[in-house]
Amino acid sequence: MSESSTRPAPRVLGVAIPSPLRRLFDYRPGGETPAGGWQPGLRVRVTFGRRQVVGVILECRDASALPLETLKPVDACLDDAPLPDDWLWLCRFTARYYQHAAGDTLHQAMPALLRQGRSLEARTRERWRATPSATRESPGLARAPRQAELLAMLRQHPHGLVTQAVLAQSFSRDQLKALVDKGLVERLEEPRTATPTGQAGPLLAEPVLPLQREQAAALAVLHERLDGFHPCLLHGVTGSGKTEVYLQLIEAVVGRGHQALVLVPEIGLTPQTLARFRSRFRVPVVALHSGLTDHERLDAWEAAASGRAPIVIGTRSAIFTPLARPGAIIVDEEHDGSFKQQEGLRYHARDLAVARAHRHGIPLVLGSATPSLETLQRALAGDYRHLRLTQRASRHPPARLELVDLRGRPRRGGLIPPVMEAIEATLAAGHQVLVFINRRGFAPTLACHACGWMAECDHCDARMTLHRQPPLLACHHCDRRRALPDACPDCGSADLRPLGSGTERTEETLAERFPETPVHRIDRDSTRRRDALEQTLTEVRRGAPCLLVGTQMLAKGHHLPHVTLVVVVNADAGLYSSDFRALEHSAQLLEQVAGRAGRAAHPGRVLVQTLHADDPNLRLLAARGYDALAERLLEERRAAALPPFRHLALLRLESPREQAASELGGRAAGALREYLAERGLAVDCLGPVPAPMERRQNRYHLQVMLGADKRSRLHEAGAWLAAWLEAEPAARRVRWSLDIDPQTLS
DNA sequence: AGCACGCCGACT
DNA sequence: GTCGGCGTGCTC
Repeated sequence: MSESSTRPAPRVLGVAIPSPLRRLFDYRPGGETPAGGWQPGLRVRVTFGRRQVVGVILECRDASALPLETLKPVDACLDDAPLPDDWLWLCRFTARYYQHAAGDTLHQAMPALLRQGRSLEARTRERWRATPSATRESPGLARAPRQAELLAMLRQHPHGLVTQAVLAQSFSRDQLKALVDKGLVERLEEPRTATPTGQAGPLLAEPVLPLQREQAAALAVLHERLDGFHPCLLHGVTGSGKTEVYLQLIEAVVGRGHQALVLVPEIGLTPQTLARFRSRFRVPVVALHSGLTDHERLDAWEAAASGRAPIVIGTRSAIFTPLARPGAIIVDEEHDGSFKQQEGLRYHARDLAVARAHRHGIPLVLGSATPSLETLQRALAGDYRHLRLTQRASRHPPARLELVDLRGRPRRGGLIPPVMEAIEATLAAGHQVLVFINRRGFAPTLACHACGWMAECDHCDARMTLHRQPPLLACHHCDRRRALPDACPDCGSADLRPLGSGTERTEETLAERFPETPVHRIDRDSTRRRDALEQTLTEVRRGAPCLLVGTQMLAKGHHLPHVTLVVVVNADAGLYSSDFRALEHSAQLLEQVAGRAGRAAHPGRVLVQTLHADDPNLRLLAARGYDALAERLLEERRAAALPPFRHLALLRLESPREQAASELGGRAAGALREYLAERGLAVDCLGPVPAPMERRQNRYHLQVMLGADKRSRLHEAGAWLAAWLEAEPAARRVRWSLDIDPQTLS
């Protein structure tokens, strides 16, 4: 601020505009000069083309490639002070690393209200007050008892209550809105005064849990390394107490007056997880979840940026939360696929966490029972400290996978007789059974027994899934739905039968076979209603014998202490896939599923049905666990020159017209090869080749793969390719994106 | 990406 | 006669 008087006023502002264009746009300073002078990080409202947009100043210069008099002045500066420095750095790093337009990156990383130009300083907060006309017996509330209660509560507070106070009494926003609509309550907006943290006295609200020897050792290592960039892999089997290590690390970080940022997978931010964090600490835990309103999100952002929020926990996008006093970053289940954004700005939150921790010079903890091969390799190479937790709190060794050969055995609902018997015995012993099946719906497809016809989607190269509730054919790759045909469209035969099993069919079979036992199905279809999953799980945790049938949703995180038998209906999906990561992901999933078994008093069994019981990888996983398989896979990756021993980037092209995509792909790849040869740049360029499942939603998908053993070379090639495409007129008629470090090749 | 301009088809 | 389809061009 003191330099503001000495900082010379720039003549040109390089502004990042929310658009896919990978360049800055130059404007002249205009409107009122901000108190601290023009500087990078200030948001400005500018006229861009014919519309008004919110941009961010990234450069202050005295010259432009364009004549100064042709530049438009900015219409207004929207901030008193620049947006947080660490946040700006991260956005610019992200844009550069992922070859994405800076303006779009900044835009996506900003809370919605900041994108819309709302001022950070003049934030308001809502207050709700009963109107004078609202009397005891207000009409229209006779059949709305909760609204009547809410109104009664508000009437006791003549100045009204803030939203948070209302919600804390478990009233809802909808109930407030209903009362406002009836004219019984009014909504007031008042300036927000920062609530001071004012935390004095003990940090902990409850005592820490006693640690096992390995946990204590890991924590001791972390405690010694609170200063400086210290990346480490907390490699702990399911149930070994990683969370308790996180909690005690956070205690140390917050105790020194710093902030901790915790990233969890998409489905990991459950009320249970949050409750565990919130009940431990006396300081606020800010959770960034999808249920927040725009106002709440901005508040959380501001609280983190100002340092008032000591603990921030959130999913992928939470990596873009600014921190005033960063002290540690924790990424739980670091191998989880949801950390990678799969469209638009294709960033990986775990990788950005590494970059960010490095930049801040703070410790980074990547936690997993089944670390990604990328992270594991770095730990084995000594780049990351490798902290292992091998002991489970329950003292039972992790359940081993028992392979069950499917060949030549009759299946009902996907399950063969010996497995059915094991389920029966488990239920008879008063325990619970989890049946894991990787396909939702009734059956993967509908087939004609007379001619072999199968129901296919008109818009995708895929079979349509048969559903029973409601009965229809649905494509899981687009939103196409069709009524069930009465007869085969090819030969007219009426002998149409479901082929294979999905969750609905297995549920039905089990319900028939075990009529006395409740069967809970858990998949995207059954849990569409909010809280449906939590309700079912609460019921299951009561412990009565039951059957759980579900997809991946069930595999991760949830504590199911009464499950002692886990059945995997088919383990073969990832075994012979063209995607080089399929086996890694499959093994992670199997290990996670197995981790659901026998967490309480009883040891568990995991039965894995497979048509490939002799497969060496599957046998290694069953006999010696994920770590052993992961080491073998790493050797294979090294030999095949694949990640993490080589760096990849994927140019994805898609168009309704196949020719447009393949022509552009061919010309882009050709131009790139020429450039690589000219520069003598050691980068491979493969393709264009059709993507797996070339036609999706009636669009053709192609890809060009780049590979390099040095990141800098890959980066140079990618940057050149993006620039070439942006300058290419034909590229405007084809949707394209550059995926750096692609997670899947499909 | 937006958003305009512009040039051809089926409607009141 | 015009409403509207999406090709093409531009954004400091």
